[in-house]
Amino acid sequence: MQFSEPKGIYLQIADQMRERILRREWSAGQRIPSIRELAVELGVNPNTVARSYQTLVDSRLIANRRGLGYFVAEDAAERALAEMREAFLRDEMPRIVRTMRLLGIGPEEISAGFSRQERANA
Amino acid sequence: MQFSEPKGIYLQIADQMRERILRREWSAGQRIPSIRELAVELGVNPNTVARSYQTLVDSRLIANRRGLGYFVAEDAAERALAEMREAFLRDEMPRIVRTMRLLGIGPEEISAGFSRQERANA
DNA sequence: TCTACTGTACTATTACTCTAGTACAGTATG
DNA sequence: CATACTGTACTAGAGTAATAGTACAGTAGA
Repeated sequence: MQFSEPKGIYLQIADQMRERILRREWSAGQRIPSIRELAVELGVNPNTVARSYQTLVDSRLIANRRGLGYFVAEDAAERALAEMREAFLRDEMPRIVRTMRLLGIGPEEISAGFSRQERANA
Repeated sequence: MQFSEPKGIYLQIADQMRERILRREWSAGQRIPSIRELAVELGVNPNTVARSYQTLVDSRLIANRRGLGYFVAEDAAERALAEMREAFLRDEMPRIVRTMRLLGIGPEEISAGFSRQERANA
C-alpha cells in the first residue's frame, strides 16, 4: 500500500502564498511581508516560514533581495495559475472523480456547489 | 491560520477499509483479516493496524469477538456510504468548488473527468 | 557611524507518529 | 490439556516536523 505523505505546515503556508499571488493580493514587483512578520502573524516559527518562502523561490514566484526582503516576480500570477491548474488536473481531479463515483455523487452536485457559492458571494 | 492535520498511516488504512466495506469486498457478517495478517500484508506495524481497526469499531462498521477476530457489522455498507457521503459533501466539496473557481476550472471539467473514467473502465 | 531592519545558519529541544518487541488473556480445535 | 490462533497492553526507540533561541552579514536611513 502506498501512503501519502502528510502535508507540512510550511507547505500549507506556501499554498496560501500562491493563492495570494494568484488573487493579486500580492502583485508583481511588490514586497511581501518579511519572514519574521509573517511568522508572528501566523503564530509559527520563523524557520517554518523561511522554508515556505524557499519553495516559492524554487518555482520563481518570489525572489529575494539581500537585506531588503522578498519581492513578487513579474510573471508570478500567470506562472502560479499555470502551476496550480496543472497540479489540480493531474493530482486532484482523478481522485475526486473516483471518490464521487464510489459514493454515487454525480457531476451535477458540483454544478450545484458552484451555484450555491455564487449565491453566497452575491 | 488554520492548519490541517497530517493524515496518519492508520487513518489511511481505515479509509481503505471503509472503501472495501462499501464495495462489498468485505461483506456483512464476514470475518476480516486479523490485525497481524493485515499488518504483514501492508508492511506496517501491528499496533498501527490495531489503531485503524479501533476507528472503525468506533463508527460501528466492524465489531470484535474476543479471541476470534473482527467481523463486518450487518449494516456496515449502508452506514459507510452515509458516513462517507456526508463527509465528502461537508468537508471536500466546498474546498473543491472554491479551488476550481480560483483556477478558472468549470464544472464541465468534472463531467469530462467522469467520461474519461467511464471509457477507462470499459 | 549607529540603528533597525532584512535573510541565513546553526544547535538543542519538544512533540508526535510509527516501529519493535514482549507479555498476557480469551477462544477454538485436536 | 496443549497448541495455535485471536486481540490488548505496555515500554522503549527511531525518525521527523516544528519550535526556541542565538548569532551573523547585508541594506537603508537618520
